[in-house]
Parts: sequence; C-alpha cells; structure tokens
Amino acid sequence: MKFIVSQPNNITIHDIAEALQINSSTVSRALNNSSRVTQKTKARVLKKADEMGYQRNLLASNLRKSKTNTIGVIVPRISRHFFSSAIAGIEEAAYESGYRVIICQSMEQFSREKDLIETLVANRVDGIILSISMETTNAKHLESARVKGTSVVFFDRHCDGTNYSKVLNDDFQGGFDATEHLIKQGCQNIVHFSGPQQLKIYENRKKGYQQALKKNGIPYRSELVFNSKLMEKDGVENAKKILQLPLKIDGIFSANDISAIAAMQHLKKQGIQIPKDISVVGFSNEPSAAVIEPALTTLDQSGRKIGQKATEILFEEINNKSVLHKPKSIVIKPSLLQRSSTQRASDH
Amino acid sequence: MKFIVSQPNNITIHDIAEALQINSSTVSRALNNSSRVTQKTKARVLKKADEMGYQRNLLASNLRKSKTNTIGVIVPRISRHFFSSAIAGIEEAAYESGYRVIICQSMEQFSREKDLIETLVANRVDGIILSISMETTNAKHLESARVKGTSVVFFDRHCDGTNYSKVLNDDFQGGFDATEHLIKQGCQNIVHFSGPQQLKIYENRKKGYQQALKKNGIPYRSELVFNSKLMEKDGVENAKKILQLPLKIDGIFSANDISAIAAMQHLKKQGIQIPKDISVVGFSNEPSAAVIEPALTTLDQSGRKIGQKATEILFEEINNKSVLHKPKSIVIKPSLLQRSSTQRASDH
DNA sequence: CTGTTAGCGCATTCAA
DNA sequence: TTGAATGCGCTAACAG
Repeated sequence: MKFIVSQPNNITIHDIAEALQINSSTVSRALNNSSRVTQKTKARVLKKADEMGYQRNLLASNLRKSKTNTIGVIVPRISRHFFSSAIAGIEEAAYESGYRVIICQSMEQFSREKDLIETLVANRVDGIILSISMETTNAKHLESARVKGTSVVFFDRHCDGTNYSKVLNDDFQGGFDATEHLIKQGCQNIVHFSGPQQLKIYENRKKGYQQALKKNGIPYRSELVFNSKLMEKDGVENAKKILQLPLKIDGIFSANDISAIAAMQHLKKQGIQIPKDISVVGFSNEPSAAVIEPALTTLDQSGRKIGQKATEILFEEINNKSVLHKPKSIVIKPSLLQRSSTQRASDH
Repeated sequence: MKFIVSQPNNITIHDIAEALQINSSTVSRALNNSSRVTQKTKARVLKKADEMGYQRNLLASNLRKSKTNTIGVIVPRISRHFFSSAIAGIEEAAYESGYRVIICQSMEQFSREKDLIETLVANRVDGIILSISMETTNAKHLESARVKGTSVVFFDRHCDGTNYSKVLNDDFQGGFDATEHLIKQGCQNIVHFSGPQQLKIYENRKKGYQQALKKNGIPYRSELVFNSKLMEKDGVENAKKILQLPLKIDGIFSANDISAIAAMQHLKKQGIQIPKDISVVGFSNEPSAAVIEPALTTLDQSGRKIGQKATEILFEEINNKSVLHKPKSIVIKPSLLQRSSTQRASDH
C-alpha cells in the first residue's frame, strides 16, 4: 500500500478569476454573495470554486476587514461545571449573532491569563469575556485590550473598581439565603466552606453568611470557616477539620462545590456516615453534587443565563464603541433549588 | 463622572520606524529578535514599541508566514470530564512546543463539527485533533482539511477505515476486563449500559462485554443491554428498565458515566436503595462517579495521557508533511481502579 | 454589473 | 547591519 502525500492546494480568488477569465474582485463579490453580481456569474464562480477546492483564507479576509467576528472567552478551568455551562450560554448567544467563540482556560494562573489576553488581542478578537483566575488581583493586565479598544466584559469572578461591565451572581444574597435556609431548619453550628480569599465572590458569600448569623443572633466563629484553593485535597482537609471540631455541627454552607464534593467523598472513604441531620447547602450547578449525601439544596447560579447576558452586553459595547457608554453591572440572584427528594433533615 | 472613550491605537511597525527614522523591516527584525540587527537598535526599537503601546497583529504575521502556530481541538462537549482532561493534556504538550490551542465543541452535532473543521481550516490552523460527535459516521467532512494539507489526528471517538492517525483506548479490552472483574466477584446477571451505537468505542466495549461472558460460560442476553444517547434522561430510563427486569441483577458494567450517574441518582430520588451486593464498574474518569453508590471501580481512561500522545503525533505529522508517512494507530489500555474503599460486595 | 487600483500589517528577498 | 521593494489573500473605493 502506498501513501500518497497530496500537495496542499492553495487556490485563491485569483486562480478562480483566471480560470473564468474575469476579475478577482468579481469573484470576491460572488463568494460574499454581494448583490452587485449577476446571478449567472455568481453561479459560475461558486461552481468553479467548488471544483477547484477553493477555501477562503480568513486570515487575509479578517486582516483586510480588521474584524474577525470572533470573541474570546477566558475561564479558570473548563472542567468546572459552572464555567462550561456559562460557555454554552456564550456560544449560543454568539452563534445567534454570527460570531465565533475561542475558548481559553487560565488554569487559575495569572501569568497564563495575561498571556491569553495578549494573544487574543494580537489575533484581533472583537471582544473578550473573562472570569479571572484566583491569582488575579487587579485589571492591569487588561491594558493590552484597552489599548486596542477591545471590549471586555467580566462574569462571575471579577475585579473590583474597574470600568468594565460585569455580569455577576448576587453572592452576598446567595450566601445569606443559604445560611438562613439552614438556620430556619434549626441549624445553629454552621460550618462554612469558603474559597480563595482574593476573590470577591467568596468574600461576598462569606459576608452573606455572617450577616445571616448576625440577623438570627448566632455568634460568628472564625474556627467554623474553612478556606480552599478549589482543589480536591482542600476538600479533604476540610473534612478532616470538621472531624476535629470540639462541637457538633449541624449544617454546612459550601461556597464551592469542589470542597463539598471532595469532603463528602473523603468522609465516605473513611467509612464515616454523615449524620442525616446535617444539612448542606452549596453554591453549585454540578449535577453530581446532587448525588452527595446528605446534600440537597443548591444555589443555582445559572451559568447559561449569565453567559448569555455577558455576551449580549459585550455585543452592545462592540457595536457602540464610538459612543460614550457607562459600564454596566448586572447582578443575577441565584435561587435555592431542592435537587433531591430524599428524606431530609428539614422533614423531621 | 465622565467616561472617555479612548480611541484604539493602531500602531504598526511603520509608525515605530518613522518615530525612530529607520526602516520598518529593521523594526520587524528587531521585534522578531533577529540576529541581523544591532543590539543597540534592537533595544531602541523595543523601548519605542513599548512606549507607543505597539501590539503585533498576528493576522498579518500569520498571513505572511502562512503558519499560525495554532492547533484546533474539537470535542463533543468540554463539560465531560474525559474530554476536559484530554484537553489539559493537549494544551500541556502544545505549550511545550510553542503552540496555541483553540478549543471547540461540536455539541454532539455533525453539522457543527463540519462547520468547525471548515472554520479552523479557514483560519489556517496547523493541525486538528478530533473526537467525533455521536452523529458522525464517516470522515468525509475532513475533506476540507485534507485539501489544505492540514494534519488531523483522532482520539478516543474515531472513524474506522480512514487514513488518519488515532490515539485510542483499548475499548474491547476495557469492556472485557470490567466484565470479567464482575464475574470474578460472582456476578452472573450483569447489565450493560452502552452508548450511541454509531460510535465504534461503544461497539467495542460491548464486544468486550460479550466476549467476557462467553469465555466464562454466561449466556449473552440482549435484554440486559441498554443504549443511551449520553443524556441524563437516558440514564433515568436505564434505571427504570432495570427495575422492570424479571430477574435479579447483581452487576452493572457501564460504558459511559452519564448513564451510570443519572441512573443512580434516579434510584436514590425514588428512595430505592440499591442492594449493597450489586457491583458497578464503569468507563469513567469523572471524579464524582466515585460518589455514586454502590459504584466503586472505574476504568481509568487517562484523558491527559491520550491528549498528550495525540498532540505528539500531530506535531510529527505537521513537521513531516512533505515526507511519506503511514498513519499511526496507538492504543492505550485503561486500567481498573478501585476508587472507593467503602466495604464492597467483593469483600463479603 | 464589472474592472482597476490600492492597501490591511507584516516578513522576507535582494541590494547596498 | 540596514533599506527598498514585494506580496501573503483578500475587500473596498472608485471608475466605467
């Protein structure tokens, strides 16, 4: 058997033009379905292009038009359910508007995030949708985008005090609701799994937790609050810390699902049955979170909706670049969802 | 407060050249760290470029070089753990070789997959790594890549009988091992959750299941095999079917984790305790799968490793495009992993 | 409706 | 070592 290496064809509009004995701009117009070409020549061009195996070179086209019809999305990790569902929402909204989406992950590293922004700008994307890494503390690395006039919209994880639009969860309210939900079930000793403290979203969720305790006359105890770097091992650590607490806890409010799931898994591995009367409420869209025992209630962040909204705002800004505009800040309230109908603490 | 819309700068190498009273080609050389420029002018150029806020236009650069240093990856859905870990492996290997990665999802639709391939080719990526959608039955839509000489490598979900390199799981062996593992524990009535029947990987996993039964003298019963379109509702259907079976099952081999997790969730919601003496083995890297009860054993597909390997092969082909090469086919054996130390059927 | 001309921003060849 | 000239492939302005 022989393996023939076929030489790549490099058919351009000029080749088509020559074959048809017409001008390349006519070919270009035909291929772009311009109204200023006869149906007849249009048909001839399309036929010939197909025959010759012509494939448009978008590098050249985009360079000429200085428009790529592409937006970039940067998230910490695509494997996290919230982010992949947000991306689904972004792609849906972008597709409707005839845009392509380039998905990138910073892997929670600031240096990678900065690098990605520069690459996206260098590739002249029309806009960027961004949820920052846990190492990112300010928006200075967006300078390269600002310089080029590339619109940027934050979602979920954002930088404070910047002139960029944002689409956010109501983290404070979510934390408050989750905690009060537990309190209303009779919980008094509520553990809080927080996240990386640099990120505003975890700060705000924690503030909601504190406020709910305060309102209900329960003292805040810092020893019941555990941080996390969103790795599985942090969840395991949290589980161990719970076991060592000198008091009996009756509720957990987890601001991130990684900690909650990993903690539950660890306890299970240890053969420790989590008492049925401990309630867990978590910020989570992860479907598998519903499997963890004894979790039941999640704060649905509706990644899809947030992604769509962020995309809409980005397009507004792209299309009004020359006009003065005030950065928007949209806050979406997460809703408490009962995701499991198992008999729960709340039922007894 | 006023919002100033800063005009985008469009500094090019010519602007830098003019400011420095030198030629733009010298600027180009300096920016590309060419050895044919004085250290001194190089320094001057870099300084001025920085001052003026110059940002390279990769569209122009890539067009000129007809090389993008970018590879495209198409997967059905980034939210599936196997694929996101494969992507992590791909990005790692690509980054080492100085390549960028464009991540795309076909959403399991053939039309989108075809469209993505054309867009990637139109953007002149240097190569494509692909795991096909469940609707894809052949490789004809790769014609646009072949025509342009764009290398393509399959991983995991592939098309049979094509001249493209592939990196695959040993699906037959995995299915065989999983089933035999169950048989050795004493299971006789083993249910099999399969996947979309168009995909070779599920066909091969099922063949492994059948072979293991045959070898151990257990008759194959088609009523114990359930297909799935990898949606949660299919898993729920599977659970319902299990409940209606006229015989008591004692083992499940799941070729996809979506079915397994959704089925377990459904049973739990119904308040049905899955007998402790049912063993479950699944093709899955999904960490949360370890939480499902009574699942414990998974066939680790090592997405990361597969992704890395696919990338290595792609680079080989990119770098040897002019040379004859035979498509490679690499098969990686998945290993049975005990992912939970809970007391299991196998222990009693 | 079609052709001519020019140029997007860059890298590279050839001269000097 | 630097400059001048060319063209990657395409689209858009202008002319006819």
